[in-house]
Amino acid sequence: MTKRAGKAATLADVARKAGASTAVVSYVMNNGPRPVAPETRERVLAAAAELNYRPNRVARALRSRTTGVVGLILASASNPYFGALARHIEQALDEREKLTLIGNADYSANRQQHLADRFLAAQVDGLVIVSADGAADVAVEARAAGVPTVYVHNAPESPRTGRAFAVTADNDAAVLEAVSHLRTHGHTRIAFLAGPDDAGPVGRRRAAWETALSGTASPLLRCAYSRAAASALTRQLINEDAMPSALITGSDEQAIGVLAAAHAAGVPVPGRLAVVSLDGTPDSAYTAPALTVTEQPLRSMAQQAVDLLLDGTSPRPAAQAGLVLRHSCGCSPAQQSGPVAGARDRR
Amino acid sequence: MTKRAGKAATLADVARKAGASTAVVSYVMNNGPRPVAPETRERVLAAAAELNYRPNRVARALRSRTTGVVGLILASASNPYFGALARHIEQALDEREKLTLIGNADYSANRQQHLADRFLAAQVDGLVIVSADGAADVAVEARAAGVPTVYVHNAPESPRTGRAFAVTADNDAAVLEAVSHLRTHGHTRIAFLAGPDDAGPVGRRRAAWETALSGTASPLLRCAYSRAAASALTRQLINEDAMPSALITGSDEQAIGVLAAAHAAGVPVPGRLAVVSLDGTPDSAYTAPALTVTEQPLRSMAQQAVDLLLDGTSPRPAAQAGLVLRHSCGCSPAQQSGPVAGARDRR
DNA sequence: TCTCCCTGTCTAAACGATTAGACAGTCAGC
DNA sequence: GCTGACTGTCTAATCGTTTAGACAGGGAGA
Repeated sequence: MTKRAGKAATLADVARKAGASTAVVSYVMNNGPRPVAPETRERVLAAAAELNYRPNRVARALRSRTTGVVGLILASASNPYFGALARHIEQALDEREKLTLIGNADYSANRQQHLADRFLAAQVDGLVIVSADGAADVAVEARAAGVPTVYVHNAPESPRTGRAFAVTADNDAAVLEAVSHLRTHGHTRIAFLAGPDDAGPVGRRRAAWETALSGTASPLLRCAYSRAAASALTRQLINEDAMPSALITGSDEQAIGVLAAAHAAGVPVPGRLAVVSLDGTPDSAYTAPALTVTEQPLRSMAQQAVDLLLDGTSPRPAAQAGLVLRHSCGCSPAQQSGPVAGARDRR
Repeated sequence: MTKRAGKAATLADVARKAGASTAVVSYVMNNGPRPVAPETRERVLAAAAELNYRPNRVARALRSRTTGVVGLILASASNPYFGALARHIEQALDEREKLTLIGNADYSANRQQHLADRFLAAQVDGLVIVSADGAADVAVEARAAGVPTVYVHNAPESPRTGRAFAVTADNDAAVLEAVSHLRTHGHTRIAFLAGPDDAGPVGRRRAAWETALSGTASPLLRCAYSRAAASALTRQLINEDAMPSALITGSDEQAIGVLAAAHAAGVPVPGRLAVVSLDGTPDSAYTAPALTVTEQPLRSMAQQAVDLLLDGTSPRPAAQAGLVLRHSCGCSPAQQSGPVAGARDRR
């Protein structure tokens, strides 16, 4: 009855109260690896309940050399695309009874390295890395430490050896779909809004666009992956009267910034400017006008990454990015359903 | 040179190589608590570097009864308001050298309880709980285990005892500001879009609205905290011709849903419908039209929560929610700056 | 009756760090 | 020269689990 406040009950406390050894108590708590007589089991369970016993995962981790914790390093949690990916990864890990240690690298290779170090010191069972650019391969250390590592969204540049995988979407197919759809709307010159450099998946998207549009004098634009940067660029283009008539943005964040600036300047979308974005986050369904996007299969990518991390293999096929037609491309609102077309409540 | 792959170097390995005891190695690694001769320190450091020694935090945690890990339980990571809060909390913890274990309760009291249990088993040094409604007080267990707990955004209903704090924003002031601003635009009947019930901060906001608008026959609307729900409700109101002329939304998510549906139905905002939202997430600056909001001081709330958690007290004053004028309220685009007014790149 | 195997239990050795206690040597003050 | 205070180091206990090894008792099969 009297519960000593400062002290949590331990295995030994339970054993004492149940009149058994710590070994049997452990066998009961873990259902094994040795059998326990039903009557003893009852006594142990009763004692544990009475003492409000909660196994100390730290001690277990030390002994069994596995913590049940996975580290997740995000390029940036501010970007909803990465945020959504993180959510799905956390969920997939939770379903596998893993806890998620999260960290924000803020697009900095240094911070990414720093976080990886701290996570490895914390003895994580695995590392999931969502990086935006081809930063130095963090996984080499993880591999040296025998910690499996999976890259999501962006594969590291260095050749992988040992147990490090990457789950990426098919960027080429997404770009081709976007281009051919804009062509059905009559566009022949289609601009592309890329990131500040060509590292990472957006760089590959840009390359695919370049191939598809070669010889058409379609302009290449660049700005940081933020709404603010895209807005500023758009305002500038409008002022200089250099606005293209069709634009593919490398990320939703940029598309949303473009839309906001166009709206503020009274530039009609899609009338004067048709936009297709390549991420397809939930946000994209609620812009005005609603964005046409190629939706990245974030959930299935997350699922696959976790399978790869924990099993070394994934039973599920890689899902395809799919074109979701809304209004920013020029498709008529009438032929589409409401503003939530293509939006789902996730989780 | 030959690095044994499967095995990480331990304190004992370093001690052996340096010709010292594990105690001195520990003293060197932690700068204390006993002094070490400079020459010995050198030898130890050299050995550690050569073996690529990384202290095992799990072992340290077991012995020193502190893990350096804090658990963060989110009502929903899908909601950008909570997402932003989580980012700031993680950042504040990182600055204090703490790791963040994250979990998503998905608006379920059961899952919240489940996560708290798992985090406590993992021996977290503290718990930060961001819940949306007044669910049962999870902190009682944490307190029993001697783990400090802080609620952010929403205070638990049960009276707090022991070491459990809550950091909340001043909802009344925010609502009053929103109401009086809409009145300057000539509105007298101002609807309020609340959540499905009156639990949590949005419930308090609703109460403040009710007090301020009593006797004006301003309609109370309700829907779930999601864009989809708010969009559906808005479509319905438009179809039934029951749209109010001014609306305060309890959350940005709902406001964005309202805006999307209004845009799709051709209802002009703010012309036919003026909107003010009460969260003020970064998203709100990039809607069309840009949302006028009362901006919650998320960053300072996060900072304060972390101070409270780790120090039991916070030196910083509670920041106030501030009205950010954009266009959805009826303020003219001309008198405001671009679409990014009030938006900052965070972190 | 004598093995052999099973079941159920206990004892004790890990896991890798932290740190109190013991102790040897040095040096200052008397 | 003796005492006491430091300095620098080592030995070993400890944190709370897991689990291999030992062992007792009880059939089953010969």
